[in-house]
Amino acid sequence: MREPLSPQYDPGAIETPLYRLWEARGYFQARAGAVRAGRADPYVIVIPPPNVTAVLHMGHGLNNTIQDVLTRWQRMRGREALYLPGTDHAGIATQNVVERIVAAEGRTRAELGREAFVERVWQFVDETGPTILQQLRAIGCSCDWSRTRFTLEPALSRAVREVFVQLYEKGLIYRGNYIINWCPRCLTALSDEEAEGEPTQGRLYHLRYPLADPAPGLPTLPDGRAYVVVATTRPETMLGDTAVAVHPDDERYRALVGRDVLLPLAERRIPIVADAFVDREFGTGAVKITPAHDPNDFEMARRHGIAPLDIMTPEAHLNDAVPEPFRGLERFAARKAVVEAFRAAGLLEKIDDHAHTLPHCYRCDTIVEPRLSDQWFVRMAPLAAPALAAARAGQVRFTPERHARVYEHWLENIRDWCISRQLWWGHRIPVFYCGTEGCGAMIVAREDPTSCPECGGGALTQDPDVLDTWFSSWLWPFSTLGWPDETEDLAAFYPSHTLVTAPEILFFWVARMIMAGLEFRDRVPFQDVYLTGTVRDMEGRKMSKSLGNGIDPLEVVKLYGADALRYTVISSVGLGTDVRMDPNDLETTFSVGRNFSNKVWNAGRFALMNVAADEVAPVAAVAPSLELADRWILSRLGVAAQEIGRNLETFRFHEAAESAYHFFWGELADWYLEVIKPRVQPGAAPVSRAAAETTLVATLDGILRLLHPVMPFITEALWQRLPRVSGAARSESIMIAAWPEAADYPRDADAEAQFGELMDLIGTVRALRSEYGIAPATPVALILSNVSAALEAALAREEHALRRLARVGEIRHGSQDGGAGAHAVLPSGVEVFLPLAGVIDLDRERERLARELERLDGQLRGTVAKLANEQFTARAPADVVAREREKADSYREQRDRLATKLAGLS
RNA sequence: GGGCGCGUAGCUCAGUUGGUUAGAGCGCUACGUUGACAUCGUAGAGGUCACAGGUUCGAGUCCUGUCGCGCCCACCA
Repeated sequence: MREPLSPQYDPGAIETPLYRLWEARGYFQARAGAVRAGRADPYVIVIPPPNVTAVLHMGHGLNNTIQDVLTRWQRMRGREALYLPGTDHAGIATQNVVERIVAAEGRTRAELGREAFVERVWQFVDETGPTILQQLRAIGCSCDWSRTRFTLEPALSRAVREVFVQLYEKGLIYRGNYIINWCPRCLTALSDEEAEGEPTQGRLYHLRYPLADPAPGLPTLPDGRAYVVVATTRPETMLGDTAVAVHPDDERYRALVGRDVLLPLAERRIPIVADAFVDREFGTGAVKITPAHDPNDFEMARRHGIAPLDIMTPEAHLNDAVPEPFRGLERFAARKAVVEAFRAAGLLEKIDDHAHTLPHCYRCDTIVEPRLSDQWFVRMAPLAAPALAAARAGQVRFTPERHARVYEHWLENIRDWCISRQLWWGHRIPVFYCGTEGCGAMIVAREDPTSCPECGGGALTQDPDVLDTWFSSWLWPFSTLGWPDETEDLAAFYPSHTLVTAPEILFFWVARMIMAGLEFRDRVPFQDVYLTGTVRDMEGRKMSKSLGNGIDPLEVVKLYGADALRYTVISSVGLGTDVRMDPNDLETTFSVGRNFSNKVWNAGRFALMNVAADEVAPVAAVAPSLELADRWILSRLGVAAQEIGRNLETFRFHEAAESAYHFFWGELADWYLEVIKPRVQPGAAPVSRAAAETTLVATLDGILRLLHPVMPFITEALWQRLPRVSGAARSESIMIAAWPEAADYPRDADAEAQFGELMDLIGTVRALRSEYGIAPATPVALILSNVSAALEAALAREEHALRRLARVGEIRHGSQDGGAGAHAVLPSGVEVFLPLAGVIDLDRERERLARELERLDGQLRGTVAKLANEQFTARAPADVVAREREKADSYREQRDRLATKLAGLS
């Protein structure tokens, strides 16, 4: 006798042991050897590496569940599946976290010094690093933990260095003095992608710049000096102005080009230049040029040979290049001070409100300050071209497709990538500078040089900067497999197949991985990119730590189990649409998954309680004795297999989940289990019972396997306990059992038609019973006419189902007997009649119906009268009249239905 | 300023190339302790598919416009 299962599914009791079992048996491990030997097709998903500091949130829950569903599915299909896990060192993010910890200890990064600080970060990472990977286990992810990688581990650092050197040697990496996005809080450069635009309500300040010499035709100040007005959103930068620009064709200013302005406060002479970049329509048509603090100004100044003047410290305070009273002021304080000074001098024309978009640091949300500095860049155009071509040639497919256009647009307008960061946590830039007097050599090398190859000197200093985090992430699909060595893993598992990630990192990561894959491996790193939606709360806000509107997946696992979480998530993910979940009502949000888990559990429990034997015959062996219901459910299982497979193939997770759900609950549990109950009771006919048991076991076996990718734990728990099928080999785990194909369960059109007709009939009788208030315990007689061939066949075989499930007693064929009763017609035309004399109190029912009819009639008459009243129709608002008409129609309909019903009872 | 997406039941959403009577879960109503499951069962109510036009034998689905919501990109200071 098998151990009894609890009537309620208790996920906590089974999940951890099962996961341990899978892991211990090595099911998660992909075998490169098998692929290399041609014995298996690989299927590879590399995880989008979460930040080492990350704690699992619903976004991960969604993405990683999808990844695991795909992995488990392909594994069952016989592919050598590799789900490669790992984490990202997340340069700025991690450094910021540790800086905060250090600050809480009352110290600063600077006080600690570089070496000690980096040591501190490592300590932190070692302590907390594995957290999120541990959490992925809790939601059932079947990652190959033996291949876990970290972007800052030595092997991956080697890949990063190799790539840097190769690109440098190809001339695709260069160092230059340009305006970059600078975060004055993190004190580092950012790439364009790391500077996130946020709509901001700002001001547009109109400032008067007096001309250095008299100029006719311009407005003048009280002291007689002529002036031009420039408009700016950042008045504090005026102290760094080195010119004023106007459009060459602007009549208003044509005479001024070549003259000088006397820059207020700084009291410097700066030229007025003509540049076609200037927009005549904006502001006054005259623009101040601050080359060191604005990328456009920088370009313009360069065109005119004007040197930049840097007026800010890295912290965005004004430096010593500005006049005394402004020195040391923080940028926004400086803004106030400058505006006040202009006002005091009568040089402030006006201040307008001005809505614009300001770039913010994606890690700390500080307003980015454009800054002129020496940085390292990757020349992107040569890398973008192949990446664009690959997508256009269909080597990479995007789902949903629309993302392909966004990807292409970005690549078409690619800009160089600033990769140096003034941080301590990350891959150190492998560039060394010779300090020998008069040498100045720059050495870029795979190995740290000990002496200068130019002059032989040994005074080498390494570039203090580190590389952008994404400079290691973009190599992830091959750096994790051992590249630059030609390892067996690399040969077996590159390229991967499906990338599942959030659309937010399309540029940061996805596009760059495609570039790197093509550049260093000559092949795109994956065929399919599936971009998920965003998990939002009920107000449509993205779930985030700062808003406190997140859902902790582990809490859901604890409450309802990993399978409930996974099923809920999978069933709510429409193709590329956002997922909405209520953080304040986990019960409702996850009820679908929880209830379904329980249903699956109990159907399994039913089977285990009722199948007497430990072993059943295979379907083929009992084929002749299969009954209608048996043939029907096996045929329907084939349909489910087909739908689930097809939907997984096209990333239609919601539909796949729903197909499985509908089959399991709506067909297997609601109908098949109910119909076979008498056949598996003690005393049932042995042949019939054997057929039912075989079918039940076969059906459960099939649907459990179909459900396994989505609900790995519960399916394994039940599948392990399923009676054996004699003569059939069974794998030791459902994880590695074969995926059911539709062809395994041939369609049986007759069985479907016949059983379908029976379901219709049962449903109709139930509806009539309910409508006439027949007590559930009271049997009714049934008179059928115009019976279809299908129904006749069904009744010949499964009449007992009709009797039991619709509580039908006597069944007669022929026309109704003329007595009182309820009447209905099936879609197939079969006429159903239930004699009600003696079943319900006819007099009372007739009275009830008559009263109801009268009431309706009264309401209808009232409404009709109202509508006949011209005063009403002419004066009442149109929508009120319309509603009244609708009411009348509805009353009429109800009345007619009641009248028919009443006539049937007479 | 460009580009994209969304608007279907009270709520959250499906609806794949246009095709019977527009579906699901939750919620709601009535009835039900039938030995798998009350995290359940049976039945039911609830929809002008945002709005206005158009194409078509036929439109939730295709086209145009309007309104509302959201996202992405962009160097108008």
